[in-house]
Amino acid sequence: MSDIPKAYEPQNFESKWYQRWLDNESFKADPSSSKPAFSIVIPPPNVTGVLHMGHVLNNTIQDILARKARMDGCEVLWLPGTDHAGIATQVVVEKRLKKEQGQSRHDLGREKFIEKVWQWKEKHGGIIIDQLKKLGCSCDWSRERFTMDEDYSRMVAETFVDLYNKGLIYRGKRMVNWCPVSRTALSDEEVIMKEQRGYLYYFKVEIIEEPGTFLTIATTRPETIPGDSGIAVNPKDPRYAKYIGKHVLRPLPRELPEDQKHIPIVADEHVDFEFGTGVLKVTPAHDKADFEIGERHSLEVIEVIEADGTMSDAAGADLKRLERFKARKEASKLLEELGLLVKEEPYTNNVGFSERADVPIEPRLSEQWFLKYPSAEAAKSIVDSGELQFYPDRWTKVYDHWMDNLQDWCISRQLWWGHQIPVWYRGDEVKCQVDSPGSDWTQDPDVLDTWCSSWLWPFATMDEATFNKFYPTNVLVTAPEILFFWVARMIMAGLEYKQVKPFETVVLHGIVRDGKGRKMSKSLGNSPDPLDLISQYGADALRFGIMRSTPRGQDTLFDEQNVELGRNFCNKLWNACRFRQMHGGETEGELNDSLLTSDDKWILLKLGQAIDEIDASIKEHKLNEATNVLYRFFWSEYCDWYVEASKAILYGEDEQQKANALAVIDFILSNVLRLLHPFLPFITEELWQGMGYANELPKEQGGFTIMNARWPKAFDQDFRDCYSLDDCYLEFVDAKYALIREGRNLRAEAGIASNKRVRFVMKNSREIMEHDASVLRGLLNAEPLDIDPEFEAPQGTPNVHSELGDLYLPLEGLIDFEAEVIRLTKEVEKIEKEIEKANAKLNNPNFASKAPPEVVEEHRKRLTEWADKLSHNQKNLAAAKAALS
RNA sequence: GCGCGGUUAGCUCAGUGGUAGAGCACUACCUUGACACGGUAGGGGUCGGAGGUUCGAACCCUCCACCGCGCACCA
Repeated sequence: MSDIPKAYEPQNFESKWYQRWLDNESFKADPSSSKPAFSIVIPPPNVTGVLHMGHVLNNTIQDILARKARMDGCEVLWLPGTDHAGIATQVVVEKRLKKEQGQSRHDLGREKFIEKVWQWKEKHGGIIIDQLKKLGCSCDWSRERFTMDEDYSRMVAETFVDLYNKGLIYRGKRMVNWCPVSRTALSDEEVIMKEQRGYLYYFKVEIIEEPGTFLTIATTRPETIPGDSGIAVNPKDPRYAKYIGKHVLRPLPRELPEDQKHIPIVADEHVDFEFGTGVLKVTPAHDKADFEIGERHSLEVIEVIEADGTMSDAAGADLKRLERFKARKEASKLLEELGLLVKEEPYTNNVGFSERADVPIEPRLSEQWFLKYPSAEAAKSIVDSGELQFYPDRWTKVYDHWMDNLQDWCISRQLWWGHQIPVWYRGDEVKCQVDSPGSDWTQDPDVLDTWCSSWLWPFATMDEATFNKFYPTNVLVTAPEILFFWVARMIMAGLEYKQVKPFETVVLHGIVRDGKGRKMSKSLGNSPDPLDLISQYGADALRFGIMRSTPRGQDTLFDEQNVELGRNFCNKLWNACRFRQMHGGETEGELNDSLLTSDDKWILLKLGQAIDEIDASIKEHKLNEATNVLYRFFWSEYCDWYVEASKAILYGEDEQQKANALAVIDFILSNVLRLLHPFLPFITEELWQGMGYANELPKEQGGFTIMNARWPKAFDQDFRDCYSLDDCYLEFVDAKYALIREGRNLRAEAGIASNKRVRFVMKNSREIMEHDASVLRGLLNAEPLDIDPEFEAPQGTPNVHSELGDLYLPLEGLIDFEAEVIRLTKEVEKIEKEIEKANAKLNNPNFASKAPPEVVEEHRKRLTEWADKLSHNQKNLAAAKAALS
């Protein structure tokens, strides 16, 4: 392995291993397996989408869970696929059509247009799938599904028919959220409220029955005045109660004969008399609340805004054909001309925007299909009872709130790309069935909301055998953004159609934001291309970086430095393995308990602790915590301390000891590689194979790929007994390393370069074994290191006091006493502060009487330790001062 | 308006009652036989504010401020 590159170069092996996993169907799930099942369905990305950082986070989490489950011995299904994304995809293709051929979809016709979309899908739909492969995702690609697949589509239609027959689907003319750009209805969830700066227009209207008496009305939408069919006041409002039943003259359209512009003043509780003037204009055709008022008082519905957001003929000659916002300005001008405009006041209000098109939605009366949610009660209680668990748990509350306020779901969309509604018409006859009743029947032109197909995803993607083995899935990993859109609806669909929850747990992770906390978006240009990052740093580095910086359930502030950190980690791992290889010898020799050094036991114990912590973190879905433990164990504990300490043996003479040290190293590394594999699939496979750890294992337990290697087990008592892994070794070695740190500090304070060998003397208070002495010698870069319990140091010799004894740095006349005095003074001050703190507590009689005895004892112990240190340092300080004078 | 998160070192974040932590960044030294994508040592925090509970609060309670998000909404 000596001619392998010094630095980690992931491009040399990532695609190689991925291809090998594919060739050997390592990701393929076998429904007939006797192993316990573990399954995940991917949140299907938009078929025309490209990979962004959010996908990286989402899919890395899923891959970690899938790979971990394989190593736990599960039969794993990670089912991939894509979503047809109705509006988004249709818009993309429409734009392209316009650009390339100057045509609209209407020019082409429905059939031809849909053909175009399919062509687009065939050409671009695979992009994101390939990108997921680059990331290392271990999906069962043989089961890749698309929401417009034939069998999937059939199930969508069958579901519609079933819900229709159950009376849960109905058609009705209702106020819906209308997107004038996409020209389709939207569900409430697709509307985003945004603050908008505008004006509150105050205008007056004359009361017909009392000429000369005017009422002033405040509105943000003067352009809808031609659509007003009433004026509402609160019946309890003393200012206006007397006018109820009378009429006012609606000022617009101007040209309409006056008698056609008389509209009634009605009494309605909805009116808030605190707001504006307490007089409300009622536009039943263009406002949800107004529509309801209109229904209560049988007001006329006058449509003044068309589907495309322009004003209709009914808006009058002045406004018709004007775009709605131009019409607003125009209307205010007209009011002014009529002498009716009282004032315009700047005003900020919330306006619903279309999520996709990012334009204000228009409340609009139209004929749509609605769904009353099925199994809603059960869906709520299954989460409340904890039978279906959200991580983090706080989302349960958000879910509950939504479930408690369910509104019927508007499921029809005036689009062409999607599942066409399986309802057929012939004259007045209506039939709801999957297949056409005959050639003289015409199908409803609308398609279903995309979510009305993807809510079936967890089971509609599975054939019978797959379903029997893998449903319900174990975990769904997604972002809280689609908790209502998708998660809640899947729960309802699963319960309604399979009588079983679709997943055991839902992991809700945050959004990936840029360094300034902004959401990453194409328009801001603040989203790095994950593929660039992969080619620059490697997929493993990207995965590790993003996982390490993602707190559970909180947003991730993405910084490329995190990826660099991942790359550096991989490089460290790479070189740690190179180091092992350089020393040759037998791979994974037997551990010999009689030869284990204190350092060996220490690192084994630390490994055991790390395994426990990692298992616990993964169980709680705190993957960043698991990543941090791996980082700490491998880098700080293994590389910084154990490997450095083991050099005392590896560069020594004792061949038996050497072989044993290598066995320990192999033991640790083979565990580390397995623990890291779910996070870093590529480099761990490369090293697993390269180090020869695969060699003697059965094929299905890591012999062929680390993917199937056994996940490291927490150490049991037998293991600990077998190698005498007593916790006292942790304490001893910790003390040894603490001493080394202090000794190095002495060197640094004395200005001795770390590569310069220098004499240390250890005046030991405990027995120091030859091995421990050589570790001290090595890590202190001491030459020589004298061990002498009787050592009498010349006055003022810098030294540190430790559990194992005192360590002197005799400088033979070169001591900088002035620096020593400064160092020791600082040290003494620090210690005095600590003693003060401990004393303050212990001297408080309440502390002694009320605190638990072990805490009091602990403080006493602490105090003696500090006092011991203090006297030692004071002695040294006095000596240094004496030498100075 | 209601609800949920957050506020700890320059930055990103751990830390649920008992000695304030990590990584990055920073400073100094070091190309020593795995790794400069590295090593060693070091500096740096009145834990958002104010009260309260407690022997003891970053942690528990109350109120407030600011940031983010969700829901609702008065035209």
